Amino acid sequence: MEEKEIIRAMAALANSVRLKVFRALVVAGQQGMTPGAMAMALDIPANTLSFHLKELAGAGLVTQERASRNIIYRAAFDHMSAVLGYLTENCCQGSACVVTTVPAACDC
Amino acid sequence: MEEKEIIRAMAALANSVRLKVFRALVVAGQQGMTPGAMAMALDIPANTLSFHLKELAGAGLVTQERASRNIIYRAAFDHMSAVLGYLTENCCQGSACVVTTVPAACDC
DNA sequence: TCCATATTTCTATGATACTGGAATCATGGA
DNA sequence: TCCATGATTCCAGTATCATAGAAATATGGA
Repeated sequence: MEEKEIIRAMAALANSVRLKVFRALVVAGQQGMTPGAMAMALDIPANTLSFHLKELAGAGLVTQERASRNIIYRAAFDHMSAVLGYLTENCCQGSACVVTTVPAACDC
Repeated sequence: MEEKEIIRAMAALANSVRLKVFRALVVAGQQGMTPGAMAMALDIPANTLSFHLKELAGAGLVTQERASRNIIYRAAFDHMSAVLGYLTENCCQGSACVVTTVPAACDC
């Protein structure tokens, strides 16, 4: 995993709209959500939401799949997990840490 | 943990200099590093580094302690852990996830 | 007290990002 | 084909952030 990728992911989550959207998708899980549903639930203008979804997708934090007239967005748990792992890599000069494992991968 | 705090932490890590600094502090562990050592190791002008350290400290990601003429910076593992946990809270509509635990707290 | 070193603050400039109105594109049904 | 709905792109104004030179502040030793 490269630094640029990590920065992209962090920057993506460093915004109120995107953080809310991402968390909503995390909660939604495998089922995902459409932009329409998100715009409704979070009270965000459609174009603004679209801008942020593009940002999240570019960062690899969400995936999209067309389903007829709708597009379903889902949180990309595996990518998220890889990003978080990067932050504590080689922790404490390689000594055994209390918690060394990487978190939050989800297969639901 | 509030949204503002998370955003602050994410924004702090969404920068090349700060990400490098934070990772260096993660590797350094309990021992920490001084700005001088970081400036040297990462080849960053002292004032620029100071600006970014302030940002990281404001985000709660690093702590500082004066030791004579130097100031020792350390990664704030507990805060980091809390931030990461927020991202996957209430994951997948509360169903049991493959990995539900929160990561990367370190007691070294 | 005076000096050297470590670190931070001040400041200006340039770059990048957020927002939402209007227009556009895509899909499926009548 | 035509229309309605879902979603994205275009655009412009505004705000926020990154960088580094120069100056200022702390600390400890001579």
